[in-house]
Order: sequence, then structure tokens, then C-alpha cells
Amino acid sequence: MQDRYNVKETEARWQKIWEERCAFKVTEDKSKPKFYALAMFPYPSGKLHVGHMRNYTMTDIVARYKRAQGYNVLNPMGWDAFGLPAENAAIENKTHPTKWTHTNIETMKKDLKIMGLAIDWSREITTCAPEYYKHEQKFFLDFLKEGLAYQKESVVNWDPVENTVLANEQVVDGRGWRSGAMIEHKKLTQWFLKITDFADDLLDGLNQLDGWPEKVRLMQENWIGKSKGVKFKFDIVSDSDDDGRELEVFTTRPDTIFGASFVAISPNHPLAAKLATDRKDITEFIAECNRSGTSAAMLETAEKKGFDTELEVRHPFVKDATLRVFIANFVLMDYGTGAIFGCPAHDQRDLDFARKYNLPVLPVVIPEDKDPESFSIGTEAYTGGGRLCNSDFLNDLSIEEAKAEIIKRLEKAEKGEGSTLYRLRDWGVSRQRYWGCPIPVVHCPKCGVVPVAEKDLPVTLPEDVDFNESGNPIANHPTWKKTECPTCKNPAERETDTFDTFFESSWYQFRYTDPQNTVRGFDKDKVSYWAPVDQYIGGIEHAVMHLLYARFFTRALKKCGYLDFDEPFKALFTQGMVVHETYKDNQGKWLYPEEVEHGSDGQLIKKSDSSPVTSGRIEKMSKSRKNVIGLEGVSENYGMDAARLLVLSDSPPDRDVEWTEGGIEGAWKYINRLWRLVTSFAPAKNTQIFTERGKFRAEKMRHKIHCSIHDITQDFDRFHFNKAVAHLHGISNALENFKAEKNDAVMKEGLETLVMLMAPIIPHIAEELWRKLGHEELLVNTPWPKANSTLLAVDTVTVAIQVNGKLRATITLPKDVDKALAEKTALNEPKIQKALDGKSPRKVIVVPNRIINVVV
RNA sequence: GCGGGUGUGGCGGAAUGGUAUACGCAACGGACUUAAAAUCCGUGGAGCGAGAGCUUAUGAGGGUUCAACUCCCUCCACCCGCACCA
Repeated sequence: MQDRYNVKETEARWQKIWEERCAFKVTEDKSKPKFYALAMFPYPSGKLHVGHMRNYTMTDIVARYKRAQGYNVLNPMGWDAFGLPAENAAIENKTHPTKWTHTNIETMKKDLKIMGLAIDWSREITTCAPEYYKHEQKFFLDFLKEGLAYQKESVVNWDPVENTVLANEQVVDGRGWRSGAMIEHKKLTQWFLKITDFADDLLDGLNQLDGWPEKVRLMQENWIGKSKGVKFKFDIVSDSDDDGRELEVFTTRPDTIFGASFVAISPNHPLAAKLATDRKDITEFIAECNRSGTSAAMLETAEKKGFDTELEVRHPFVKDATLRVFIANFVLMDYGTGAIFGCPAHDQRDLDFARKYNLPVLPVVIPEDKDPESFSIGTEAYTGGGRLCNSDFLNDLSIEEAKAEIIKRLEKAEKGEGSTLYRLRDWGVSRQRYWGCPIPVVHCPKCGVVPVAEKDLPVTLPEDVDFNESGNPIANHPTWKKTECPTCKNPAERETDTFDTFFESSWYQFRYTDPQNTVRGFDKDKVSYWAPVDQYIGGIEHAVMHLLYARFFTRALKKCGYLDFDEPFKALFTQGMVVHETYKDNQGKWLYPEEVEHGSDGQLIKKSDSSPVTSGRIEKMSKSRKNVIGLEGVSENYGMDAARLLVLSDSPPDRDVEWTEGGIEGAWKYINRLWRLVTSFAPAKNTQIFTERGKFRAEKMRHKIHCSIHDITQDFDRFHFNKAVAHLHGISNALENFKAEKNDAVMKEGLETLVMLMAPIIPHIAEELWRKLGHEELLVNTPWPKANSTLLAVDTVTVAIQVNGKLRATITLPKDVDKALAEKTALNEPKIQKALDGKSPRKVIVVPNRIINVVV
């Protein structure tokens, strides 16, 4: 028996052996079923901490488990290397983004390697490398040809002090995060991808994605936001009446037209701009609206404000009735026509607006059981069903009938038409930033926008840029943008915008299938063999944007002939985060967990000066709050197996898990228990004879062993890793108790099964114990155990007996016993007799092998 | 504001509408030890009771059912996303 498990030496040794034997390197092999397991790749932000571990551990389990089941498993890793933090670091630490990014990648790769993941490192990709991004520049040129990319004006957050475009997260309370200046809305010509061309297809495709969580599909469905309604035109009342100006609105509730009490347009509506030309107060109101950020959350939470333009429109169905036109800050130019009519009685926002500006509120839909005379609207709009009233020719119709009637009349009068609208907007991919992939087009004074010739790709980023100047460093570069027009050869300028970093992450899953290809993004045969990804694992925060963009990109690539399928990710799992307590010192500064300890009285104190420390909320591990646990320390003291075990134990994989000192201690103790259990096994050489009782216990043990195989296999298939850990405890506890039986054959079967079952979760110690049990072949090359169905079967079951739904007794019955016999046995049970207290049962419900409920 | 989710012992959590609290952590009692740590054995929702046992409990409040953590309605709290963070 070995006395102690040397975790550091053991983990390092097996990682070396796996690497030396290229255990996880894969190539296309048509003789085996393939399995593509993918973890969302990391942004190289600095150091890896245990908060990052969960995603990789779960993907690793899937990869190892599927491999044991005989699949040819692709499990790659790479770096989502473009992004804003690199530019912030450049400004703050004067480090060039290239250097900062590559240094971080190096550190994080080292961290990833000590986790002992079953990754094919030969396929590593880095998105900021020209070898990677040149292919997406080619894709963009293809998208241009296919009409999937185009330019239009769109609004950005503009910091007038820094002369730069700000991300929504860089706008704090309407001000730039660094300059503190009030931000402005500025219109820029930007590149867009036509994701809306695929709106219906992306929506329909969700039905086929049965390997995705229902909630993510719902979120995408809502994001696409298909809604049927009608677009129609109001005539604008004007003094010089004959110019016949019109205002087009979109509504999903044309049935409520008789309840309309105002019309509202977006501050960015062309009509608003037109009115502003000779009205200073309107210009000011629009400017005020534009001083909040551009994000939906900011716009929607801002106080609802309107400006009465004094303009009026004619009601389309009520002769001589007019509606006032407001400019309102809650009407979005991007959605519909940028103009709406407000029906306060049946829309809460319209009602709030109407009350504020004293506009009429007329109910036009009332619940079936209400009387139109007495029905009135207070502070809450009525959005339910019912029939029409106060609506002329619509009266007494249902909502659906009324909608149809209005559409019919509008179409007949050529004033409008039924139309389907999507909330989904085209994907704006232009970013006025340095650290991204350059958009490969040239602006020529004569030819206009001209794509860069394919032979001239990649358009690489200039290295010598200045981050101290305000504005976009590429645009500021003295020479980089100067080029000649690919068509007319006259002097021209390069596009200085770069791609949104979601561009890189929209196709990286395909690049992994052919990472070294210099000619094209990936080979069609290779992508056809490996893709789509069979199991994708990542955070719920990517539920909509990244995942929707990647789904769109796949369709766009299909249209350009790169591949033959629509969906990039067959199955998706969204894992919860690792959370940790936060600490602040008496100055209110965040402290790292290692700076804090418990004082003699149990209070938290700062190690350096014993000053008091307050513990804050348990939050997602993040550098800014310093509640991070580094990997090295954990690896040094407990090993990665213990860490992997901790992030999987207890909490279900899709919920958060808390990292605590006690938790890692507990995991470490269990690792050691497993070590002692297996290494203390010393088979006797002589033949053993067992008593009847011993044979019975051995039978029980074998039943437990095979139940464990069955349970844990099922747990892995269903992503119930926390239950797999619980079931591992189950079998190891049973084996510990069984030790006393001295039954070597059954004990060996049990221990070997245990080691095979633990392998995907805690691979290092499993490999070590497998060797200790006398196996020469690597455990990573050993097939997954199969449960013996005859050993799984049981002949008796415990059945609960309830009286009026309350548990009164349990009895043991033969499995699948006759219902009548079960009922009779239950009623004869003394405890039941007592509970019945002489009353006779009115009804007895027998659920076979489970429960019997006696109703009196 | 809109959309999506979560809520069960002291703690993390388990439970095809069918014995609520599996498994683990912490705690307590015991063994070993000069002692401690480690390890091993045992106890354990809460309340009442000497005890057999009874009552009560899955965020709050209603409902459906022989039976509800599970299904339905209302509410509360927290978390995620909202299009230039990744």
C-alpha cells in the first residue's frame, strides 16, 4: 500500500505521457463515427482562473466520454484575440495590443495545459493572426458579391472630447467613461450584413435544434421578433394642403385605430429633421433625446418624453377627425417606419404618454362580459381579448376580424398594406477601432467603394500606431490608408473601420476542421466530415448575439458555396459560472482572497496589517472585483483533478457553483480516499470460499456496480455531472464497505469499474490507478464499460403506503406483483389498520412498484 | 422598460405528478492519539413527545389532483441578455 498520493508529480507525468503519445491528436477517419466537442473559445484577457475552468472541464468530460465510447473526437482550442480590452491596455500600460495579446495567450495556454484537457493542440487558432483573418476578408468580398453586405448610415455613441466612438459599456450615465463628456448620437456610414434576409429561415431553423436549451431558442425567437401587422399612411394636415404629404406608420394593432389619440415619430425620423430646420425648440428637443446612449436599455428606461409638433394628421376612417403628431423619445427609427399611432386604452406605454400630455383615452376593445357604456380605463391599459366597440363599422367584431377588415379597407384605399415585420435588424459590422480585422475595401473618389483585389489579401493592420492621439489610430496613421484604386489605379483611401469581433467568432468552429489551410478558410471535405459541432458548450450570455450571428454566417457561407449545411451547432449546453465571495478593506478597496484571512476571533482581517475586512456578495469571478482564485496555487496544493471535481460537484452544470476553501478541501479529501481505496487492494493468492451470506453480499455489490455504470452513463448523456459525482460517491462508499468481504474477484471488478467511470471527470488519478491495477494500456484508450442487464434487475421493491396522501408505512413486495395482491397486503399492514381507525377505504390507488394511496 | 431564467435543511443540492431532503460540505457524538491534524464509525429539516409517534416544511399567496418541489394563476427577490464588452 502506498502511503500518500503525490498529486503534483502524477498529474504532470500523465499530461506528459498523453502529449508524447499524441493521445488527443485526430484526423478524419471515415471508419469511425465522428464527434465534435467545442468549448466557446476564450478572449485572452490575461490570466486564467478557476472561474474559466467549468466550461473547459465540461467539454473535456464530453470529449473523453465520447472517445471512450468509440467516437473519433475533435476537441480543439483557440483564441478570440481581437477586442477592446487590448486597446484599453495599450492606452493604460503603453503596451502594443499585439504584444499584450500574445503575452496573454502564452500565459493562458500554460494555464490551460495544467488543466490536463484532452485537446488537439495542433489545431490551435488565433483570430488576430493575418493567416486567420485573411479568410474572413475573403468571405466579406464574397458577401459583397452575393449582396449580403452593404453600407448605410447608422447612429453611434460619439465622445466629442476623445473624438471617438464609444461602446455601450463605455457610456456611463450618458457620459464617456474616460472623458466624462456628454455623449452625442452621430450618424456614420457603416457596413452591414443582411442577416434579415435569413430572418424567417433562422426562425424556422430553431425548430430543428432539439439539442439546444428551450430557453435559448425562445430568446432567439423573441430576438428575431416576427410580428404581423400593417403599414399605412396618414395624410398630414397642412396649410398649403395640396402638396399631399403623408406619414407612414406601422402597427400590430390596426383593430384599435378608432381608439387612436395621437401619432408619434422617432427623434431620428426624417420628418423630425425637416421640422427642426426652422424650429429651434424642436432642434433642442431632438438633441436632448440624443444625449442618452444608443442602447435599447438606456432608451427604454429613460423618462418617456414627447414634443408636440403642432402638426396634425387626418384619421383614415373618421371624417374631420385629426390626431396631433408628437416627437417621442421611445419611438425607435430602426423598427418599423419610425412612426406609430398611439392607442392609449390598449397599450401601457401609450396610456402613460396620453395621461402625461392629457390626450383622450377611448376604449375600443372590451372583454366579452363587460358593458361598453360602463367600461373605462384607469391607470392600466387593457391588452386582453374581447370584442370591438366605439369603432363604427368594426363594432362587435373580434380582434382578428377587425384587423382583417381594417387591412382590407386600407389596401382597397391604397393607403396601406398588411406587412410582416421583424425586430431583428441587419448586423452592423463596422467598428471605428484599431484592434480588429480591417474591412477590405477602398474608397476611390472616382469609382466609389471598390473591393480590394483577392490577390492583395490580407489587408493587414499597421503595427506603428499611436494610442495617445484622440480618435481611431488607423485613421490617424500617416500612410497606411493611402493606396490606389484597384479599378482605376488612381490614388484612393483604404477603409479604416475594422470588423466587429463577432465576425471572427462566427466561423472559427469551421476553421478548426482545417486550421493550417493557407488557400481558403477551410476545405469542404474536412468541414463536411467534422461539422456541424456535435456539442457546443459556453455561457448563457451568448444565447442571442454570438449564436445567432454564427447561425447566420453558416447560411451565408453556404450561399457562397463553402459548405452544405445550415446549422453550425447541433447541440448546445450553457454552463453556469463559478462564483466567489468578494472582499473589501476599510478603505473600500477590493481585496484578493489570498490577502484575507480569519483572525483569532473568526472575523475577516487583512493579512498585511490585520485591519478589518468586510465580505460582500458572492459574485461571478472577475478581475475587477478581485474575487479570483488562480490556477497555479490550486494545482500546487490540490491538483487539477480536485479542482475539476469541485466545479462539477453539487451544483447542476447550468447553474452557478460557488468556489470555497472548504469545497476544494473536500474534493481533495475525496481524491485521497479514492487513492487509498484502490491502492489498498491486495488480492489474496489462494482460492477463496464464501459463505451464503458472503455470496449474497457479492451479488448485491455486483448489482451496485452495474447500477453505477448505468446511472453514470446516463448522467453523462444528460449532462448531469453533479449526479455523476454523487453516483461515484455511491459506488466508492459501497466498495469501501465491501472490502471486509475479502472477495477479490468482485472487488477487482468494482475497482476497475470505478476507475473507468471516474476517468472523464478526474483523468489524472484515474490513469494512475488504472496503472496500479495492473493495466499497461492507457485508460484514455480503454472503452467505456457496459452495464450487464441481468445484474441490473431486482426482484423486490419497497412500496410506500399512504392514507389520504400521508405516508403511514412502507412494505416490501415482489417486483411487478399483482395489483389486487398489493392492495390486500397494504390494507392488512398493522400501521395502515391503525391509521384507518376502523373506517373503510373509499378508494385505493395502486401505482405498481411505487406507491399505494388509501383514500377514506 | 422589454425578453429569458432561478428560488428546496446551517450550506451546495437530489427527486418520469407518486416514500421530499439522495450525494456532499459544515456541525455534533464516539474510536485512534500524550495532544492535535489526518483517518474511521455513528447522529442529523424544524416543532412537540420519555417513547411508539404526531404535527409541520420546497420564496409568498391561491387553484387543479387520490397525490404537487413538479401543472395553472397572482405576487416578491435575485441573476442573464438588450444589437459597439466578449
